[in-house]
Amino acid sequence: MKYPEYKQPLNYGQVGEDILAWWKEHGIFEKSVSSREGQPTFVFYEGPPSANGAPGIHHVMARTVKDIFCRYQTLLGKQVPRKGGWDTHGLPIELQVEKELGITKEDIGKKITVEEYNQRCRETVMRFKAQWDDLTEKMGYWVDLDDPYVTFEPEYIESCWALLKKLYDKGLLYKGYTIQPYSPAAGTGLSSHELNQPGTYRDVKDTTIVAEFEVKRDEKSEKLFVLADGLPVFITAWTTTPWTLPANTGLAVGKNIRYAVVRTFNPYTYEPQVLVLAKDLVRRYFLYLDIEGTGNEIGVGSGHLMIGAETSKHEVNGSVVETLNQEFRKALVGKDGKVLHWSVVGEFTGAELVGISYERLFGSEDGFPTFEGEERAFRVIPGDFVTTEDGTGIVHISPTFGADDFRVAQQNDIPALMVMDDQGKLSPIVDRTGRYVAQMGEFGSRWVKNYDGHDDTAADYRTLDVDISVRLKERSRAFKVEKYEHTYPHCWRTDKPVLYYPLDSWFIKTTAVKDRLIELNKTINWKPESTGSGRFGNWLENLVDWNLSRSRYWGTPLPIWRTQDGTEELCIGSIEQLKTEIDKAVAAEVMTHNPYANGEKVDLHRPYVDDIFLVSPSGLPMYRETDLIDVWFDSGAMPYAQWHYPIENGEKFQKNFPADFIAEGVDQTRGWFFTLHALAVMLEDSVAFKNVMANGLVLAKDGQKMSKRLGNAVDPFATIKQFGPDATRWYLIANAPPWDNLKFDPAGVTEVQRRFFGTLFNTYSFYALYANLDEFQTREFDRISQSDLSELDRWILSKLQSLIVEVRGHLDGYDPTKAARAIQDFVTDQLSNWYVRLSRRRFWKGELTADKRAAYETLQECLVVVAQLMSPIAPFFGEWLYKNMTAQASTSPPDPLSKKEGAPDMPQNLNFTAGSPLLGRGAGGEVAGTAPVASVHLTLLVEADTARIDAKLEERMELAQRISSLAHSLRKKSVLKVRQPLQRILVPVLNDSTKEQVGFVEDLICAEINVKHIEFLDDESGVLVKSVKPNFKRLGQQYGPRLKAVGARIQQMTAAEISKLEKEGSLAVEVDGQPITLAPDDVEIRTDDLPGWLVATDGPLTVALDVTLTDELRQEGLARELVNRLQNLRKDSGLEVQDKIRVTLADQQPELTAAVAAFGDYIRSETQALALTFAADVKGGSVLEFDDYSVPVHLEVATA
RNA sequence: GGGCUUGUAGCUCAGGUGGUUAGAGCGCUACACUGAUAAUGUAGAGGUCCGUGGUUCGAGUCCACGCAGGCCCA
Repeated sequence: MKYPEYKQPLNYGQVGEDILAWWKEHGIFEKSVSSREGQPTFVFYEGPPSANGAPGIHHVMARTVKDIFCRYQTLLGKQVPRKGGWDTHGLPIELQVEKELGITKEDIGKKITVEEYNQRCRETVMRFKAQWDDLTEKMGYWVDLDDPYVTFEPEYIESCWALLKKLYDKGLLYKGYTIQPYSPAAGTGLSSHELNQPGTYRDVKDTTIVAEFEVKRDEKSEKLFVLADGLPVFITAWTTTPWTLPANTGLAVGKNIRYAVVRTFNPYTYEPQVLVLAKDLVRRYFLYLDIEGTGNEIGVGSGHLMIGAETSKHEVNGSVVETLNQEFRKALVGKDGKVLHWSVVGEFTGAELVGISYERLFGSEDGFPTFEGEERAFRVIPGDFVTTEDGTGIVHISPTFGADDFRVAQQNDIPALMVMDDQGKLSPIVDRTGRYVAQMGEFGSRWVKNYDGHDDTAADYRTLDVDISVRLKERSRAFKVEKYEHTYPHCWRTDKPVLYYPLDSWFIKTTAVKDRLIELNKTINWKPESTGSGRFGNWLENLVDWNLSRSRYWGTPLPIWRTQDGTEELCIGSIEQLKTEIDKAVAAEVMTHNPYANGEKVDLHRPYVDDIFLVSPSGLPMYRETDLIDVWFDSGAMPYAQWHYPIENGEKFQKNFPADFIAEGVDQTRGWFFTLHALAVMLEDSVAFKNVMANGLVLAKDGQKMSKRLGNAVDPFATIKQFGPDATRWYLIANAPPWDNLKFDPAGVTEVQRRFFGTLFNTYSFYALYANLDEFQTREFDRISQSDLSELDRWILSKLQSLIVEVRGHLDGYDPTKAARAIQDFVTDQLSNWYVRLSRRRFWKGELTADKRAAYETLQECLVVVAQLMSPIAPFFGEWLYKNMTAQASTSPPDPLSKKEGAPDMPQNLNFTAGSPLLGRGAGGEVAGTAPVASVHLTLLVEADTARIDAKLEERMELAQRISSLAHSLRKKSVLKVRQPLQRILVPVLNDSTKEQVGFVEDLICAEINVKHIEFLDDESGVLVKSVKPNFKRLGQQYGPRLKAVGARIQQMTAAEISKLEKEGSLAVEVDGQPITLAPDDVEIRTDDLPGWLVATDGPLTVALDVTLTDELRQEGLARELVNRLQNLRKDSGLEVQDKIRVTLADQQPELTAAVAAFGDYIRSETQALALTFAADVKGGSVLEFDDYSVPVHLEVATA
């Protein structure tokens, strides 16, 4: 059987399709898992995609990453089960359905039943499943599509319930509140979706206050008081909702913002005070007056005193200065007749203010209620949302009425101001109708906004905001009160202002395990590392409890039933338990019958679970809490729920937990990565994954985000069809590390295809062509021994072993990009462009000698190993190459030496591990009862045979490559074509080892650049001119600041000095009048000039070319020309490579005749000419064009 | 606004622990080669290494502050 030969160009898309069909036919994916039965498991978790949209090219990226490492671990012999999954719940699906039906959330349960709605969601969510499955196959992503986990299935939901119950039993699931937009007039919370309706944000004029909070004098605040000269110190904060001030429990500053301490007077009471506010905002509240117009500014009065005053503005030194008209000067004079000067007396950063305590604004001594945790309240804390855009650069915090406030308060252990309501339940100071609770002292029962329909244009109408402002002014606690126009959200149904209000929510108490989350995160190998320590680490550091509640319909329902008063509750952990509880409820006549009594299929979705009522221990009915849970819980629960654990399959779960590896987009950091981690830590006190790759985005080639709207989205199907899956995958991986964003340019895929796959294909074709001609058979044993290989063979095999080490290292370290680039460089630069190019003659010359066999075996091994190494990244082409390389071999007679089962003996000189790549007999290829299947994906990856790595050999081959390159360059400069042989090149060498190294590869160099020999020039020759270059690294460490002078001195070294330094090992010189001693290591000696020769240099290497032409050289050049022309003629005439010819030349040119006389044998052997004769007259032939003349020629195929 | 991240040739990217002349591929130009040929070789053009300060004898590399793009969070 022969190696398959192909016409160019290869259709890579077709290769993908053919291999895919072959995989399917032989169940290769299944075998890649089943053949590893009993081996260690490599656990991989598939992050479930949602099939409600078409897959994009970025999915190919993410899945390529996943696939690479799963295939790689399989090659290492591990078993890698890959269960697929689908994420099926969540808001995007609901919104999609609502859009398609033309309804809103409000209509659910009215225009459409919940049952119908959810049915619609169920259908929608799998709409693109077929497309996804198709892409999965075509891109070569191996994942089990037949038995995926689906998050809407009852078993999956049941597992989620069981996990929730575990958390509940640990006390980690609790009911609390979050701050959400709320419409008191409508009595309902509003979603962000509703808030984004047009017209909800309107301009309104509200009373705003800059309030003053009096600082308590203690150790932390002493630094303020030392500046205050006995005056009270206040921190200022601005609010557009003064009604929230009585609920204030904290003040937030920006850590890096600078704050000024200002000595001034209260504008309403004229009491002297010291205020703190952001330095950048001082000018907003204090005027700089230039009374005399001199440009000398003095701070006078507080700004708002001048409201209505007539001032004129002009510029002084680039800043606007307001000048007060004379008659208003009096207004600035206080009661005691003094001018109200102000001045900045100090400055601090926000960080320096954190921890300072202050007095409550409306305290219990004034009739306001005390509250729990009060002793922890009224502190300055850092807030990441604080700016100096408006206000004072300090933000008033009321945890019950702001989402930021709530979060930052929780992080800093600031309590919320909550009071007991009639039923003994804790409640905020505003009730659900929008009015203060009765306990609020003088403001008790007041409406916070006009929710009761008062005529707010009436003269006696006073808002709560105004009354609070008045009270603060009286108490010298208001610095500035003014009407301010701003936009504020309004309820789209009632037109009344929205409040940010605490609404019930269920939480998982992730903060209880915060330290453990952080600790275990440090054991996870993140790629890139910064995502783990930065984005994820910071997120953990600022962790708040996980809000589970969603007021939605299509999702996993919260399995908690409660009595009306909330005093009794039950968390259900299984369908079995639910049935039991229903039976109890039926017995207590809370339900009429058990809907599941007769084994009916259980659907745990709404509305069915909402119709189940349970009975409490005290006999009261219990109703399900209507919330659904966050869909992220669904996906975070997949390590457990995919096996229906903990209901069953405990062993299976244990075996597959935690994951060795997961990979998703970096946008999942706070999504899936977090929920996996959080649940694993809380449930198992373990990480959920040991290695994780967060890949970046795939952008359009101009760096823009891909979007259908812009029309720059890349269609993955078209791409794969056009370029084939391998080039697509290779490009995605090799072009940039997966964690960087990738600019997807189809031209780049073309380049990969041409340069890498094209070169590799050419190399294979070359091999196949000649191996078939020679009927070369791969032999697993009795190969040419290492010592009989040529220098070049041993070199490329050494490089190959180095490549194995390198690729394994990169893949072990989860860096596929470096692996791909290493393979690419090996194939294009080393294998194709050096090994094959220099070995070409060995393949097509003569009989199948030992040397020729060595060349075949070497190239064969390289190609097979490359097929294996590339197969995780380019699974189809790797398979294609492997099959082509081994199909022929697998038909050879059984190897008599390999008698051990499953582990053929390897010849000693090759030292392959079991599952030799040479014959396609991977371990696992032998599935019981079937013939061996030669799939590269079933083999075991070769181990590098480090004994075959020869660093010296690799080094001297690099010398050969560089010397050849320099010689080519010199030929170019001298206009001497390579076909013209030259006598010698000159290479100066400064040490024997270089001389020896180059000597080994002299033949290669001579052949490559067509010279007769290399002449080494050493010191003995006396023609070397040495120059010297300072070794700055060494000198810098030694001489530091004097380096420049020393360097200059070294560059002036004379030949005598250089030689002295070399001979004596040191040289004393003088620099700036000071003696120093130079060592040989302080300088780099090179010979980059040969007087009288044209030289080329590359670093320390220098080459000169002897361009003298003798008659003999000329004749040989002519012979080569002739060979070349004849070869062209052969090719143009359509001759086969092995055809023999007879040649007749016109006897016209004496030079040519002389050349043929001298080199006839050479010409005949090169052109496979049986005869090469001259005739006076040549008819019916072609004409060979030489440089200076034309020669008629007749060529015929020799039949005998 | 905060966190993370990226910024090097026209394009895509390399540039351990600081070392003076910053590289590769593609593309472009010229020449050569012609039994791997839609390949290959040699040479050339092409750089304020995002900016500004700082540390240092020396900064693409370290530090600070910015600018621009991206992601996540607000």
